Amino acid sequence: MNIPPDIESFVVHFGEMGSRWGFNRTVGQMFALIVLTEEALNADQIADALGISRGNVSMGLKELQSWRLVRTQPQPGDRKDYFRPNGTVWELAMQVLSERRKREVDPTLSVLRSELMNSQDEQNSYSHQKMREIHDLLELFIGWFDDIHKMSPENLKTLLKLGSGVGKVLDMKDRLLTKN
Amino acid sequence: MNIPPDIESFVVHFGEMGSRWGFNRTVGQMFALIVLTEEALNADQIADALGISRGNVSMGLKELQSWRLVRTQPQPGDRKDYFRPNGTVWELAMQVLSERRKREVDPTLSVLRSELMNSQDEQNSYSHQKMREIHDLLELFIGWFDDIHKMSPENLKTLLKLGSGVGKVLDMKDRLLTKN
DNA sequence: ACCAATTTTCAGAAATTTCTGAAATTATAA
DNA sequence: TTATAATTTCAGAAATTTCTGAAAATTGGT
Repeated sequence: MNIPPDIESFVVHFGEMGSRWGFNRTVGQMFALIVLTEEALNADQIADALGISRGNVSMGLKELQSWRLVRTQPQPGDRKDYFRPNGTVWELAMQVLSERRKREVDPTLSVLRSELMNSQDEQNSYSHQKMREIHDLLELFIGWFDDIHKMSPENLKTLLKLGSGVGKVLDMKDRLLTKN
Repeated sequence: MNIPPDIESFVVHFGEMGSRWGFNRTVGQMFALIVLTEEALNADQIADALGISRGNVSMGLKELQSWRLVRTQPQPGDRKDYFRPNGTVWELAMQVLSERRKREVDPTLSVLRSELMNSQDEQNSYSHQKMREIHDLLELFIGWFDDIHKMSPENLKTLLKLGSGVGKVLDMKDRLLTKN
């Protein structure tokens, strides 16, 4: 490995974290390296920095592109592909969240939907009831997430800072409206 | 495998999903089975239903208990351990989220904190700046999550249904307050 | 069209994770 | 205390995932 020392520990850590975030160790390291490096990097530079094979880098970059987390940036006078993060840290985080939603939640929802369809008989069975509860919870979550996802980073940050304080604002709204 | 046919496809699916949710196939199947079954189940019943070894069930139950997703329920006249979901579907979902936060976010935040501490020199380097951005984003998220987590299911459901509509409510509050 | 540079692919090797089942441990009851 | 029932442990086997590197495919320039 030949990572700049000031980012080494984070790059290594993010690799270890990798599997928990939905990709493998080297993909995690590659992502961290690209995000923390100001200059666009080509595949050979990445392979050298992380001490992994050229083939592995190629596969990893394909993976990161399928997540829309990196993009290529042409460098004048060089025909190699150079890679950059595909957006700000905020945008990357949102991108990870929606990609994970797509991979972790959507398939389950789709199984539940068809399961709840093909079983008119057992409408009232305990298991049917529980599957409906899970289904409704996932739908609620997805609706919320899609909605939230459209907001500007600024508004979203405000909302996050507010947290459960939103409850108080809702109360206040009611009080003000009934007064008028 | 010897799963009741009306839940088989979901149990199998949740097993396949397992790794994406932070546990392995059999742990995922065990969890789905326990949640969808009305009666408390003992380890032998689980092993038989899923067609896996007794030892594997023991390890899986330990894992599910470490996530606080299942608990034992003593059955009168039987000294085996019987297992039930540790709460409602809603509570289980919240539990999964906070456990994943603990495993996926907290370690990264802690690495970032110490990284940002031990480098007064490079305060202005690009990588330092990016690490701070990531750090601040994670802190914001965690603060929000902790806050949200305290809310009652009822209020939280309302909030989720509202989605980005909260923005409008905030605007309305401002307008009402300045009018008065 | 040809050549050289670059990227991708993929079969097999290496590493990691999961699973089994028999032995060890722990708990309960007589 | 002893016998029996139940659970846990863990070494090695099996399954799965990740990685390498050489060959194949693609790209771009002349």
